[in-house]
Amino acid sequence: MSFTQYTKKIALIDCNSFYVSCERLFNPKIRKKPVVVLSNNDGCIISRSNEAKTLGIKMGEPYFKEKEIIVKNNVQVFSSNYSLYGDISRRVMRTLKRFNSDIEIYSIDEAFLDLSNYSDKEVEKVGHEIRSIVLKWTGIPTSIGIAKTKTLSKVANHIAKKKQSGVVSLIGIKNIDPILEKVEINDVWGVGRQLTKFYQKNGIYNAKQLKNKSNSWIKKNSNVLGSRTAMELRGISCIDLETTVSKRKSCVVSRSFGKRVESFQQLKEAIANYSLNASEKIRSESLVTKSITVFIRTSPFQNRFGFYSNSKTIDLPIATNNSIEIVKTALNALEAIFKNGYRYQKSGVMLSHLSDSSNNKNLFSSEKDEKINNLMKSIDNTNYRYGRSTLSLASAGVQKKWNMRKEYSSKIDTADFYSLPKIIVT
DNA sequence: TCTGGGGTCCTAGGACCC
DNA sequence: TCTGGGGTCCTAGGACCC
Repeated sequence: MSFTQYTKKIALIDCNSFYVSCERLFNPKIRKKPVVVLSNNDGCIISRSNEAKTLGIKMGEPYFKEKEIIVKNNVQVFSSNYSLYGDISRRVMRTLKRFNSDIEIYSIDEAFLDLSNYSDKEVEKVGHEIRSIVLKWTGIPTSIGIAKTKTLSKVANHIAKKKQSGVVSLIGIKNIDPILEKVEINDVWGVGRQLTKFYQKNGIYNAKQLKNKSNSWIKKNSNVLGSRTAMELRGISCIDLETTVSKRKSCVVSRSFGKRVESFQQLKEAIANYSLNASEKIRSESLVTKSITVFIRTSPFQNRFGFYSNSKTIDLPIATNNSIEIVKTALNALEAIFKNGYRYQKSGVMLSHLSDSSNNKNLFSSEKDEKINNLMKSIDNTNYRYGRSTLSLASAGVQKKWNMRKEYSSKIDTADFYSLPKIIVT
C-alpha cells in the first residue's frame, strides 16, 4: 500500500460586488462611480462597489442610516433585480463549466471548481485564464482563490479580493502560517458571530491560532463543524465538493411589507400570494410538501406598538403541490395566529418535508388528482408565458396594498427584449 | 413492588452561509 | 418614516420503547 497523498486543488471563484457588477453591465456610466444595491423593500445595502466601500458604507446596513453619505457623495442607488442577477449568474456558471464539469455552484455569485488535474505549477496560471475568460465572455470581474481545501480556498479568495491580479494560490507553499496569521478569525468560513466571541475569549484571534490549536481542545469545546474547520485549515480536506444538485428540503417565500399591515384581509392576501409562489416553485422542481408553516410578525425594531411574532405549522395527511390546497391550509394557519391590533411588518410561508412528486402515488390517488395536476400544469404554463399571476386565485387579491417598495429599479429584464437598454451608434 | 438504563425518533431553536 | 430573503445542518431535550 502506498501513501502517496493525492492532494486536491480547489478553486473558489467569487464574483466581485456581484449585484453592482450586474447593474454596471448595462449602464457604463456608473462604471467608475460609487454604486450600491438595496435589498427588497429598499431596506438594506447588500452590494457595494469598491468606491462605495471606500466611502465607509457598510454591508447589511439599513439604507436610511447611510443616506447622508450616499447623497453627499452622489452614490448611485439601485433596488435589487433578482431575475437579472440570476440570468447573469447562469452565464458565469456556464462559462466556468468549460474548465471542468466538476463544479459546485455554491451561491448566486460563487462556485468551487476542481482543478486537481493541473500540476502545482500550472494551477495559478489556469486561475488567471479563468478570470480573464469570465470577464471577457460575461463582463463580470471575479476573484479566485486556489488551495487544498474549501476552507483554505476561501482564505485564498479573501486575499485575492484585495489584490490587483485577483488570483491567489496557496498550492505549493510549505508554510502558510504567516498568511493565516493575517486572516482574522471572524473572516474564516464557518466562524460566525457566536464562534468568534467564543474563540476570542479563548485567545484565538486569527486563522493561524485556530489551525494550531490542539485537536482535543477543539473537540471538547466545539462541535463537529468547529473541528472540521480546523482540520481544513491544516490542509486536510473534510468538506467535499458537491457536484450534483440535490433536491431542496424546504421552500420559503416571505416578504416585508412596503407599508405596515393591520387588516386581516390584507394579511390573507399576502399569505395567499406567497403560498401560490411557493406552490409554483415546488411544482417546477417536481416536489410535494407534507407540512405548511405560516408566520407573521411586527417589527423587532419598533416595539412601541408592541411586539408580536407567531407561527403555525399544519401537517397534511397526504403530500401535495396543489395550489388550492396549499393556500387553503395556509389561510387556516394564519387564522390560528392572527391577532388584532398589531402593525405587521413581515409574513411568510414555508413548505417543508419536501419529497419527490413521482413517489407520491398512493392508495388514495384518484382520477380527481389527475385532473387537479393537469389544471396546475396549465396554470403554470400560462403564467410562464404571460407573466406570473396572470392566472391566480381570488383570495390572492388584486390591489396588493402591502406590496414591496422598489423605488430605484434599473428595470432591466434580460428576458424582455423591449426593456433592454438601447445602444445608439453614431 | 421495584422505576434504572439505554436506545430511537422527532422537533424547535440556534448558528451558520450567501 | 424607513432595518432583506432563502437555505442547511447540528444539538438538546422530550416522548416513547423495552
